[in-house]
Amino acid sequence: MKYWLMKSEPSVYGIDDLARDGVTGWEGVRNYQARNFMRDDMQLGDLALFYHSNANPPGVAGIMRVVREAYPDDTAEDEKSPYFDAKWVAAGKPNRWVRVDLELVEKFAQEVSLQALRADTKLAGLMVTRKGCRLSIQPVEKRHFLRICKLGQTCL
DNA sequence: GCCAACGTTGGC
DNA sequence: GCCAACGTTGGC
Repeated sequence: MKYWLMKSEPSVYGIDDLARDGVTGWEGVRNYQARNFMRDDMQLGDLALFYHSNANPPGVAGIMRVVREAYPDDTAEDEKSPYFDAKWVAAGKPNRWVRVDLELVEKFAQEVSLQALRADTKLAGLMVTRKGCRLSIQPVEKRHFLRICKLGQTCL
């Protein structure tokens, strides 16, 4: 069992959208490193922190679980999608992007802000607290994951 | 809106 | 293969 952090802008898709949907396909990841984590390392049952980026304030809003392992992200081949991989498709190359399906486990009673993550000495070294870190899917150490759950006042 | 970080693209 | 230009991410 592995632990992850996954970013999404709440103005695009936030935790309340996931609460409404129950399960969602994590589409639109267009970065090789993030894709490789999904494709190679993410397994059924893994838990992930739902991180709100570009938010006021940015922070962790809850917990998700992987309910389907990596499969093709067909938004890359959909010209109507904002995630359409136009140049790649025009070149006749096969779809290179994948997504996983996630279900909501719990929305935190209290969102844990980036500021709070940085202020917690037990979270030293957490990737998302590093200045300028743009990776949208990140592995998280178990002890860090559990600590963040505690800060979010969940019973997990 | 600004800007730092950093990934991608394309000329050579 | 180098590297400058450009585009995107994301905090502030």
